[in-house]
Amino acid sequence: MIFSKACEYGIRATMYVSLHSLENKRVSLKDISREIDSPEAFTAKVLQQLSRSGIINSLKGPTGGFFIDKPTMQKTNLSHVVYAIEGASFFKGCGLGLKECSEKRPCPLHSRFKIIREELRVSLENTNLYDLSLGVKDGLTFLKK
Amino acid sequence: MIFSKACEYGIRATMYVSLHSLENKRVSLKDISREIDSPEAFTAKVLQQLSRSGIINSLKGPTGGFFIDKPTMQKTNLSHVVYAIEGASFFKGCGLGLKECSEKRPCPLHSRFKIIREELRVSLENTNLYDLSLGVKDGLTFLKK
DNA sequence: ATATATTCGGATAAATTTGTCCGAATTAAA
DNA sequence: TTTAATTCGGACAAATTTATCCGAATATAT
Repeated sequence: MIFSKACEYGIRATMYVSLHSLENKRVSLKDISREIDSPEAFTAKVLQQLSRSGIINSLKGPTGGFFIDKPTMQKTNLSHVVYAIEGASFFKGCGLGLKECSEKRPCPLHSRFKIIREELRVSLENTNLYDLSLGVKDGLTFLKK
Repeated sequence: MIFSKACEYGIRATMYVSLHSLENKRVSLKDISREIDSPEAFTAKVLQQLSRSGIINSLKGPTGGFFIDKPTMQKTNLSHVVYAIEGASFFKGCGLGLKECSEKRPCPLHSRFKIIREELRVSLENTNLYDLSLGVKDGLTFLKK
């Protein structure tokens, strides 16, 4: 639930790139997809999106690959990654798909979903790539399988 | 986000059926899809699923249609509806799509998502059709557009 | 009995998401 | 300057979800 496959791969890939950028190492598409266990060509598309969005950087040619500088890692939150892949609609819209759902004209689930949605948003907005990748580096969390 | 189209229609349809079952009226597929603004044939499939799952009842023939008895309305929560349409996986699984994500081997988002997931589950489990349909009946909430 | 209004069920089609392939562009190293 | 390793970009293919169509089964009313 929650995320599309593209977004799942995108977050995992971003995490992997971040992790290695901690040590100033670039990683190739091949490395990434092998290490996060994702389809290579499809992951390439997602990485392109992230690159165009300015979330990660890329360099062509031998010794090329993907990377993120530390300042970007620190100021980039998961919300940015999700936004880049899922689009703005992820954070908006009615849980039941109504076009005119609002405070003034709420769907039956509006009040309940509002709370949860908000929490999700806040949670994504308060989680930056740097902190997340430290968790992986320290062996507290995992990216594969 | 969150729900599939099938589930959105399913919940809205169930709400509409409940609403009219409050007054012991059966409603036809045609009425339902018109009033919740959903594609008729597709909604029929979803209603069939709900009917097979025992969440709503159906009767063929003229004056037939869909309905729910009040006891069922009271003891059926949204979680049941979602479960019937999205399946068990909706309440399980890793936010990043990892197969082996667990307390012992958590993905980087595990702890954050666990909380939100749990809240969603609890919220769905504590919301029954009867209470929801009263909200619609009283004009506090809406099902269309 | 017959006609009619309905749900049921299977086949199919359209749209979207997910995934693959391949050649072009770029860059570094030999 | 050639070769090789990489990302980039477009076209395509497969899978899934969403949506439609139509005839069969069923039940009601005339």
